[in-house]
Amino acid sequence: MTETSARPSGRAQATRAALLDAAREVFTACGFSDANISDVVARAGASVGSLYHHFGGKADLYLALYEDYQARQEDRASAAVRQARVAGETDPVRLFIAGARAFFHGCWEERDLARLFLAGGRPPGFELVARRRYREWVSSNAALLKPRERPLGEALVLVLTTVAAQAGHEVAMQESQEAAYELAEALLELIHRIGVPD
Amino acid sequence: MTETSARPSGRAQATRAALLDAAREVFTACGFSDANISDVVARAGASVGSLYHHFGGKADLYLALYEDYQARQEDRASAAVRQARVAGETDPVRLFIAGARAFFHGCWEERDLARLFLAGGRPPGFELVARRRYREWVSSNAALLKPRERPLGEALVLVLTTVAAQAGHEVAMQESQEAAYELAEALLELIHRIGVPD
DNA sequence: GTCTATAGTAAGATAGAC
DNA sequence: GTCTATCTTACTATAGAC
Repeated sequence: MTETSARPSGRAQATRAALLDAAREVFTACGFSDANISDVVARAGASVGSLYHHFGGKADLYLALYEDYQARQEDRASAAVRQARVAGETDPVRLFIAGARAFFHGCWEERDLARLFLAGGRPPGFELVARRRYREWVSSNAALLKPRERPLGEALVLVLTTVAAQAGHEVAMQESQEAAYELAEALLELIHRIGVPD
Repeated sequence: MTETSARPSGRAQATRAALLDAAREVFTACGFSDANISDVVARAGASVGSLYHHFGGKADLYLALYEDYQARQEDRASAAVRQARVAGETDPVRLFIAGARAFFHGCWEERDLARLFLAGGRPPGFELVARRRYREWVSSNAALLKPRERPLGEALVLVLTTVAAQAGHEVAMQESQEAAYELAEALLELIHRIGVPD
């Protein structure tokens, strides 16, 4: 079977992956604006032209890292929610908490990236992408929490999403795993209290 | 009385103020990175050299706007808390809510600036300053809310501060005053629920 | 304190051979 | 798909007269 443009060769895929890996190392070490493309291609064992073949440029590379990270986080969360459902959980807030716990776990595991996206010196247009992602997250939480069925439901969804997001930031910034998990559990308990109706 | 370097002349102060006003207009219109210094000095009726005499540069001008805005917000909030105390309020959470309401009011009144600081293309080093400011806010809320006196108090302070901050962002992004105030009041009610012990 | 004119800066992006 | 070599672009920031 000959290679087609729709199915990139193994070599091309390897180059692309090497560039992403190198970008992760360089960006998480220096941040976006202080990093330069030559370091990335050097570490990837590739060339500038190759980078521009696979990606739109420096900013696009950064956004690719962001999208991949978000996809992994969403996978973790939705898998945890599914698992909780299988285990018989039906309370929306407890399902939300199961997802949030998995999300926190990912924040700590991939804290290099989480910290990168929190740090300054982001590419132009990043805030827009991040804001869109946040809105999507609010929407999917609204689907889970069914705010119509209780007063202040919309505001509650906003608050729970915000608290979870900020809690993720805090977890990623902790210095030890113990501190991170302790904080995470305290915040999850508060989320539970907030979510439980009077 | 002759002018001294410690007491800048009226002219100098006027130049400085004109530069700040012009910076506010230009930055809120284009954002930090898309704005250029020549537009600022042109609108201020000043010169590049004058700008560099009064400020360290483009980023410093932006940070000056940020500090002034934060100072006004803090003034609004602490004045509201003081007023509530004078009116006989002693419950920490209700005092916090009084401050938060004044803060939301400022977010809407000065939404041009609030949106600027939320938008992308910020100067290098801004995230650090913003993060420090946020920590200070958490601290002062901790002093107000006395978390030692209840379980999960530290996490509660974190959550209330986060919710208030994010709520401020949401308020600033609303399109109408009615929508902004409606949202603000809903979030304040939730803050009250969160803060009230079981 | 204010201004004009100058220049330094590098790093991201591109063209085109292989 | 991959690479090398070149470029160019607009600003910011500075120097120095008034």
